[in-house]
Amino acid sequence: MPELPEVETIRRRLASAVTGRRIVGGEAHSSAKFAPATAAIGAAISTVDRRGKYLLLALDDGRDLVVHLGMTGSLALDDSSDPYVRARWQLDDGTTLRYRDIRRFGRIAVVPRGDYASMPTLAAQGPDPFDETFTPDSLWRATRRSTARIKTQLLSQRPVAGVGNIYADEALWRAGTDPARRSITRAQAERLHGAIREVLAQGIANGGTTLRDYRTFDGTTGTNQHALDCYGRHGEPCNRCGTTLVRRVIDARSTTHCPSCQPRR
DNA sequence: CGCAGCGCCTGAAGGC
DNA sequence: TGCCTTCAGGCGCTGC
Repeated sequence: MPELPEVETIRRRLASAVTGRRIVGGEAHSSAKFAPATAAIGAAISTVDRRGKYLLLALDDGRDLVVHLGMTGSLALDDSSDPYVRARWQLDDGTTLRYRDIRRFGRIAVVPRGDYASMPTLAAQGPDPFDETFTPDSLWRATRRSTARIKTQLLSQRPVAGVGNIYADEALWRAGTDPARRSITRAQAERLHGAIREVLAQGIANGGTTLRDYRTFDGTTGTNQHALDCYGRHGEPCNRCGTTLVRRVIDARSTTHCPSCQPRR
């Protein structure tokens, strides 16, 4: 479940490994989600950027190689093979960049730079959480345009890009906001804005959260799973007030919250 | 246009 | 022991 901190952790190491390299060969799984990977053959990688959970490898011919890791996707320099490798790019220094994805929820595309019509979530997503355009007011205005539950709004990527199920639970817990609310006050938006930045910055500092499949570019695990206050801790005491954390399902997403710190209404 | 529901995927874990 | 069910969940698509 790579979310922004996991993708950013991968991006930093990926950038130092592949920036400036030319893609001289490659192959991909035949499904429409991965087959476009081979369209990048022949181009060189100028930069490795990130927007929300999407990796953007800018190519020197004016296109972007877009990689979304889905639930179980990972990237590594590794030329070995196993049944879950969905794409492979040979680079001009003799190394091989490998995309592995057990459940195939990820996606690879090659598009003209900035043309994300084929990836509607990327095209419509909100500001990066560390961008100056993400402010308490921008968050509050976004939530006022929607009637969906606040957690579902965060998962939509529209108020801010990069938040998934883990960091949504963490941020809402930190802000003291009930995830099932359909609207929030200006004061709550202020707290939630700060909480989102804090939990994501902490996740990056800890190299990401490894619960099941996530691995860094080097194949190691992150350590943020040891720093979680809320996600997956249902049945355990709240780290702030001691109340037992409760699990419930919100719009088909497993959700943990503190009934005392995150009251209804 | 926004929202809600569904399907995609596969391994791990739990029940009987 | 082994089979079956449930769960994890980001995102694209569809229907209202």
